[in-house]
Amino acid sequence: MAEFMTGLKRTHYCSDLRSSDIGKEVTVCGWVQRQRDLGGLIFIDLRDRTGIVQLAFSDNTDKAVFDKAADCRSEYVLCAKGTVKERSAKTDKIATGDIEIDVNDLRVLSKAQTPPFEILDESKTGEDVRLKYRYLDLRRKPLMDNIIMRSKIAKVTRDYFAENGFIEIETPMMIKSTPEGARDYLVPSRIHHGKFYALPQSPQIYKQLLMLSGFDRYIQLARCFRDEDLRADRQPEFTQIDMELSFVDVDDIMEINEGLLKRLFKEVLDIDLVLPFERMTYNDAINTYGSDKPDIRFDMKIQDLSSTVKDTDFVVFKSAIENGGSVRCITAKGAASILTRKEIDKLTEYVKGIGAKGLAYVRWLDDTPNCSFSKFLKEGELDAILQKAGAEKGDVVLIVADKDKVVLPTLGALRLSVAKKLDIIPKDEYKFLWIVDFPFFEYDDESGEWVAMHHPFTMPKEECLQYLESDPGKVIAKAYDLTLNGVELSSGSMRITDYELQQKMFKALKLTDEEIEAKFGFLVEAYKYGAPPHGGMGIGLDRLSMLMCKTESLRDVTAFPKVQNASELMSDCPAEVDKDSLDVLGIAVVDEEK
RNA sequence: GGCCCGGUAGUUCAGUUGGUUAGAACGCUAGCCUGUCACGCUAGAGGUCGACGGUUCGAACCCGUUCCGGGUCGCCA
Repeated sequence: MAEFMTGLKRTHYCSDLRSSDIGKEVTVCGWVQRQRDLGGLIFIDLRDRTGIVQLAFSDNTDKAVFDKAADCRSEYVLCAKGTVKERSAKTDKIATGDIEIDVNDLRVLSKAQTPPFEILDESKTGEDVRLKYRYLDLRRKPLMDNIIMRSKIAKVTRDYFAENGFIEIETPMMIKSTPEGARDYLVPSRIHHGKFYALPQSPQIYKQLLMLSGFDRYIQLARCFRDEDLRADRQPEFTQIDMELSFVDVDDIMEINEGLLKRLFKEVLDIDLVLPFERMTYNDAINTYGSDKPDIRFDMKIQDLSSTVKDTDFVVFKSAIENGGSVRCITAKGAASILTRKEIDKLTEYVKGIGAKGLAYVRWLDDTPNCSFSKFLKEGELDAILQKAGAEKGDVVLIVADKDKVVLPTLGALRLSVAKKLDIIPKDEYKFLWIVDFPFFEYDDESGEWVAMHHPFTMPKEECLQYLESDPGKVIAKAYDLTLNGVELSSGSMRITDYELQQKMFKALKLTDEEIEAKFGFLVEAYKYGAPPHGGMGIGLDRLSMLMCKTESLRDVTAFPKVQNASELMSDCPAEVDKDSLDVLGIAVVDEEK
C-alpha cells in the first residue's frame, strides 16, 4: 500500500541543494534513480526534473525508515525529509555531489515495476521501445531538458512579441479544406453528412483576415497539420511561431524576426548572434549550393565547368551542354585519401538514386590525377578542368553533367553527403541565412504550365508586374525563407492586398472563376473592404528547438511524437473506431484491396 | 509508392559451413556486505530467435510472404 505525503511538503527540488544548505531540514520528492545497499548503509539517488540528490541511511536512521529504504527499487516515487549534511566522500559527477540528505522520514508514495529499459542519460535502447513507453523515456534528463528548453523558447517568444506590440490570437483548428499544397487532415462533420472540416496546414488565411480587421501585429504559437510522409525533421503535426504585420515591407518583417532570434539565442543559449543575418537570392543559392536552404557553415561551392569543356569530345559532357544543360562540379579539398574508389562508387550509386545518370570524378591522390573519363579528353582538357575547379593535389573533383534541374540538386545533395563523410561541418556554429527573391512561378514539366511556388496571395515585386502574362519566369515574389545550418526554419511573404492584382494572379495561375469562388471566395471578398499592406512568416518552433537543442530529430524535442508511418507507438494511434461512431457520421470504410 | 538498413532474454548485442542443452554484459530476484555513487561478492530466474509458409534427416541461420522500426527518394504550394 502506497503511503501519503501527509504532514510533509516539498521544500526543494533535488538538484537545488548545495553546501550552503548544510544543516537545513529539507523535504524532497522524486524517483529512485538507483539504490545502493551496502548492508549497514544505504544510499538512494533521488531524481526529479532538476537532477539528483543522494539520500543516506545508516545506523543513526530510524529502523523503520531504514527498512523502507532497503526495500526501495528503481523508479519508486519517494518523499524524503531529512537534514542536509556534508558528504564524507564527495563527487563532482553531480551538482549536489558535496552534500547528501540524512533522512529521518521516508514515504514510499508509489512502488514501480521494473521499467522495460533503464532510465539512463545515454540510453542504448532502441527508439521504438522508448517511444512505446514515452512517459518513461521523458524521465531521461537529455530528453526532459530538451522539452524544458522548448518551453523556454516559447516563453521568450511570447515575451518578445508582447513587448513589441503583438497580439496573440487563436485561429480555428477546424477549417475549410483548401486543396492546395499538402494534403489536409480531415475531420468529418456529424451535423453535415458528407462534409468535412480540415485541420489547418497553417493559419495563413485567418491571419491575413486579422490584418484586414486591423489587429496590425498578430502572433500565435500555432499548431499546424500536414498529411504527408514523415522525415526526421517533419512531423504531421507541428508548431509555428506564426506572425503577421501590417503597414510594413519585407525588411521590417525580417528585422523583427531577427530581433526575436537574437533574443532567443541570448536568453536560452547565451549566444550572441550578429545582426543582420546574411541574405542570398534564390538563384544564387541554387547555382552556388544546389539548394534553396544551403548549409553555409562550410564552403565547397558548385563550380560551372560548362565553358571549360564546351569543345570536349566526351559525349556525356557534350550532350548535356547541347541539350541546354550544364557540366558542374564540387571540389572536396583534401578528400583524396578518404574518398577512395569504393567510396566514390557509393556516391555514384547515391546520385543515381536521386536522379543523376552518373558521376564523373577526378581523384588527385598522387602525382597524377586519377580521372574517370581521361580517355575521352584531349590534351590539356584535364588541366583546364582542374584549374577551373580550383583543385590541387589531395583533392577530389566530383562532376555531374545533365540538365540544370538535375545537376544542381544532385551536386547540392552530394555536397552535404561528402561534407558529412569528411566531417568538415562545424557543429557549434549557427549560420542563419535569408533566401530572398524567390521566383513567383515554377514551370511544371508534367503539365507544361506555370504554377505558383508559394501560395497565390504572395505579392510579386512591383517592377515584375509587367511580365505577369508575357514572361512568368521573370516574375520575382516578395517571398523569403529563413534557413539555419541547412534547415528551412521559416517561409514568409508580403501578401497581395489589391483586388485587381489578385484577380490577375489567379488568372496567371489558370484558375477559373468558379475555382476561385469555391476555394477563396470569402477571402477575395474580404480584400474588397480595405486592406492594409501586410506580410508575415512562421518560424517552425519544432525545428528551431531541434537546432537549439543540437539534435537531429524532431522526436527529440516533441513530447509525444509520431513515427514514420504517422502513428504513435504509445497509444497505438490512429485506431479504428466502432461502427456506431462511423454510422453517426455516415462514413463507411472500404476495404483497401483493389 | 520506390530503394536501403535492422528485428535473437527486460535492454544492448554475439551466435562458426544449417548440426548436442541458443550465449555474454547490463538489468531483475535472493543472500552477504558501514561510505557507496556504474558499489562489491555469491547464487538464481529469465528465450514463440518478429510472424507465417517452404527447402532439409535437421533452420536463429537458406528461400518466399508478411508485420514492425529507422533512413532516404517521390511528396511536403
